[in-house]
Amino acid sequence: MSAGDSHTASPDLNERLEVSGFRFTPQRQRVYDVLHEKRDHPTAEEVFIRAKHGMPDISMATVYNCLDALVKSGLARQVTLERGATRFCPNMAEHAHFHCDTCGRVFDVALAPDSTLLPLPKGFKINRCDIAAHGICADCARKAK
Amino acid sequence: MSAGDSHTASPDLNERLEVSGFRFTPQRQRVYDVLHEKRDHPTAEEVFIRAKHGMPDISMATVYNCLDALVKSGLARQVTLERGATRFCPNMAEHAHFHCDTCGRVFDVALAPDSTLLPLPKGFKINRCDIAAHGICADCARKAK
DNA sequence: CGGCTATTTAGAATTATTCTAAGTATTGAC
DNA sequence: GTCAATACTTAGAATAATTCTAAATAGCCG
Repeated sequence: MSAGDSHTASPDLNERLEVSGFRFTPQRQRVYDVLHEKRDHPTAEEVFIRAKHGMPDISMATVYNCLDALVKSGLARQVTLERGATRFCPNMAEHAHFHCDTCGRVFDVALAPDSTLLPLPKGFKINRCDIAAHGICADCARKAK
Repeated sequence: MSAGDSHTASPDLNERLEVSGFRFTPQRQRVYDVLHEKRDHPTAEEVFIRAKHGMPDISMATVYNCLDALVKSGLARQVTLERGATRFCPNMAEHAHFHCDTCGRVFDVALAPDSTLLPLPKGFKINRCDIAAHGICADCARKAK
C-alpha cells in the first residue's frame, strides 16, 4: 500500500475522532477526504454528491453526521456566510472568508497577525471568531468592466 | 401628535426606502419599529410575532418582504451566525456580534477602531465585513460556576 | 464469540424561506 | 378626480436545508 493512499485511515483523523469520543468509520474518512480534495467550501449536499463517487451507498444523513463529527473533533469548520446552506472548510488555520456576491465562490483570506482583538465586555469568554467579508472577487470585477 | 409617536412615518425611513426604489407602507414602518423597540437580533419569525401586536393581519411573507426592503435600503443588517434562522439587526454602526453558545443570545460588540484590515488579494473589493464571535456570555459564565 | 453501543441507512418530519396568484393600495398621467 | 400601471400584501403552496426516527449493521471490549 503506497504512502499517499487516501483510503488508509489518516493516523491524525483516527486519533482526533477517538479523542472526541467518536469512532473511526470509512464514511468519516471519505467525507474528510472530500473536504481536502477540493477546498472550495462545499455545502453538505455538494459533499454528499462528491462522496458518492467511490462510496455510492453513503446517505445524506451520514454526510451530516460525519460533518458534525469532524466539526466537533476540530477537523473542519462550519461556515455560515449567508442565508441558505451551511458550508464546510477543512482549513483550521486562523483565517477569514471572502464571499463573492457575484459568483458565490468563497475564498480563504489570511489575517493580519494582530487582527482579532475584540474589546469584549467583562466576563465574556470567546471560543472562536468568524470573519466574513462580502464583495466582488478579482475574476468577477474584471468581467464586470 | 406627539414628537415621539412611532406610528408616524419616520422621515428617515420614508426617504431611505424611496431612495432605494421601495414604497413606504405601514407594514414596513411596523417591522422597522419592531427592530428598534427591542434590539435583540430577532429572527424573522420573532419579528412576525412582535409585529402582530398592533397589526394582527400582517403575514409572514410580508415580514420577509419588509425585512428584505430594510436590508436593501441600508436600514438593517442580516446576521447569520449559525445554522438555522437568520437574525436581523438595526444597528448600522460598525460592530461585531457575540453569540453565546449557552443561552443563544446575541450581543453587539464595538470594534477596535483599526480592526478591520484584511489583506485582500489583488482585485478583490470588499462591500461589508461580518465579524461573529462565539463563546459564553457573562451571565452564563457566572451561572456555570 | 456475545453483548454493548455507535453508526449507517432510507425515509419521514420539521424548519426556514421563497414562490404564486389574487386582491388591494399607491402613484403618476391625463 | 379617474384610469392604468405598478408595487405591495395576503394566504397558502412549494421548496430547500436540516434533523429525526426506527431498523439494520458494524466495531469494540470482555
